[in-house]
Amino acid sequence: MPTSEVLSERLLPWFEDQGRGGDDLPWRQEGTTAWGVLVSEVMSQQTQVARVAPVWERWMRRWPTPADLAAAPTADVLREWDRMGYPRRALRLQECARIVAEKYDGSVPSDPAELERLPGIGVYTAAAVAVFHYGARHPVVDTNVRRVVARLGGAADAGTATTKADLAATEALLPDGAEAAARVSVALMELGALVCTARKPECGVCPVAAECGFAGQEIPPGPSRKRQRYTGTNRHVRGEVMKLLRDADGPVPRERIDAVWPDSRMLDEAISQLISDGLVGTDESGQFELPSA
DNA sequence: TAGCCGTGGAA
DNA sequence: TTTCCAAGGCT
Repeated sequence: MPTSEVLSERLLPWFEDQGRGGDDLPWRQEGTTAWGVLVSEVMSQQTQVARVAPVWERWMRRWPTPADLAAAPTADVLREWDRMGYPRRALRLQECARIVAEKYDGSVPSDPAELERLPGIGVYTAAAVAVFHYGARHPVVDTNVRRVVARLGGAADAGTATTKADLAATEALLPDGAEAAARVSVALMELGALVCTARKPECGVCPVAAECGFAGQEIPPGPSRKRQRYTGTNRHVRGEVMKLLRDADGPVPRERIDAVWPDSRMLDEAISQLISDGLVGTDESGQFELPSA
């Protein structure tokens, strides 16, 4: 495990030269608002940044401010979210927009603890906004950073998320200055995304291999964590229903929903969940549609 | 706290 | 083709 000084010495030059540089992502452009950064981070939760980028650009053009998103019809929001997955994130983001617009007069909080109180904003996203937009000195721990830090300490991979321990371990690697600390955080994420990957780490090109407890070792075979199946699950059914409603012009009768899944019991369950989640509404005749509010 | 919440790119 | 898993959050 390197000291914070050594880590910065090795990592930052690598980041300048080899990393994505940090300026190819549209939300990294100079002048992106705090709200724009927040939106990008929520969209990037469990969705690859390459798929997020085009959606983010359309989204921010259409709804530049929290007030704009707050005022939008939820059906429009869900259609613009398109197929990024986990559409409840879109709902939470709109709710977040309402709170920022009303309670915070349209300006995104800068304090991580305050950000965490917003819907859909957890420890990672709060830290990301506070650090990447506001320049706070604070650890930013995503799945990449957890893995990199775990490997520096000699483990093959990070275990179950233990937020406090992860934050402390990462904090210890940050340099004193806030600006340098922020760069180290982005660089750690980049290192995990590009070099210290989950399945095939490239220790040969890693700038901190010499200080790494795991460098050169083999990843044990098999999944690092228990994997959730998708095909045939409730999530799958929900996804099919949402796709149908996104693509529909207007309210849809139950018969058309029945056509997307053979098991009507699963369909019943999924539909009532979606309604309860606020992702699906019904019109006066009992047909189904994206939420009208 | 472990399981749930979508979708698709990459190998 | 199948499997893995992705800039996580919520309960």
